[in-house]
Amino acid sequence: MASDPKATRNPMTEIGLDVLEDTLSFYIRSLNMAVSRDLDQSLEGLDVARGTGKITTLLLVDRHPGIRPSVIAQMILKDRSAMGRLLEQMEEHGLLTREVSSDDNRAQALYITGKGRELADRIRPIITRQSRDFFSDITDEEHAMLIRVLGRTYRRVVGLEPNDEA
Amino acid sequence: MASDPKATRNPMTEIGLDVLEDTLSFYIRSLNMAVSRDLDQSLEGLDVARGTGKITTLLLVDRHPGIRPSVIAQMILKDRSAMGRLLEQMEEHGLLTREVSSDDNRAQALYITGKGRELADRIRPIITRQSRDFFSDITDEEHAMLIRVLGRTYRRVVGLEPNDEA
DNA sequence: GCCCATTAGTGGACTTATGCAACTATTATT
DNA sequence: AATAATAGTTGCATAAGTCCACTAATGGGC
Repeated sequence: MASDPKATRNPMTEIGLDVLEDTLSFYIRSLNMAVSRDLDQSLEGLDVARGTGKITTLLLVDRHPGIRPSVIAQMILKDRSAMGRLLEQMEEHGLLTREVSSDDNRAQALYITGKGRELADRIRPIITRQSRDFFSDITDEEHAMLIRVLGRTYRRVVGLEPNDEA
Repeated sequence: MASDPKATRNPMTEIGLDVLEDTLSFYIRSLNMAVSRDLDQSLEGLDVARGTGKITTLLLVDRHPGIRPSVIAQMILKDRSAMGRLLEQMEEHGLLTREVSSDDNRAQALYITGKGRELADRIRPIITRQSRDFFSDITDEEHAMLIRVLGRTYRRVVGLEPNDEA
């Protein structure tokens, strides 16, 4: 490494990250920025770009007609006010409608529109493709492992405990 | 699962995530929000909390005296303007100083202050601890694997190619 | 039926982050 | 000497996230 001429080319090659080098949160946070930017580019102009939550919301509403905002909010880790603003925006774009839930007059029931469904169908392949491309240096085995482990953590964090809990 | 009484308790238990369930970027983005919030709490009041980059910057400057802003910017995935604002903030807080580089009068050389070093020493254990606690349901083997795979991707993204590249 | 705690959603204000583009100063190229 | 490239700064516009208070509706206990 010391004899590699390329090592002196990029100053970063030699730069240690201190304790961050072994800190998972660091990589999650850093890769988040990178992957989110890349995703925004892949979705450019599709009024589901920018920010977190629109994609998940669209797909959840498509797949679960009548789903309630608070349920989505929990899954995308937003508070109710942020969720409300998101829905307001998406409703303005004509992607979904908000009706009063028949079960509970406080709650809303969300339904996708034709335009929303079209968009959902359109972005599904883009999303999966983008993730695979971005993490292209990861093998299939590693990928499966990451999904399994991170998915487990996600479910725990979001309150969908796979383990014991009252 | 269908017979589990708990399944009906939390409405989310039954909710599928569509294609996101197998999409790595989704988990990275979601966990980022969760782990960042948790980290902010762990660092509350330590004027290195909130936002990305301050921690990395502090540790890099501590470990690499005279390092240049543009190098850090590349590693924390910020553009120069964002980096400048970050440094301005940290300088105001008395964590580091900015001097003109002796090599290149355009560039700056960053040095940590006594206060900065104290803070660095103080947060190092907090950061590693927080990450481990947050991902407490991950085994040591899984953790090593994640660090290895995500670290590789991080290095590629950041321009520190571990593979062939001109 | 009546109180009280809880939950769902809304709205406002505040702080931050992000992105882009223009600008100066310095260095490298040729 | 002229031109291009790089380092950093500044301003601005857009958007996100955070907090807190507020209304409306539900549910439980009495």
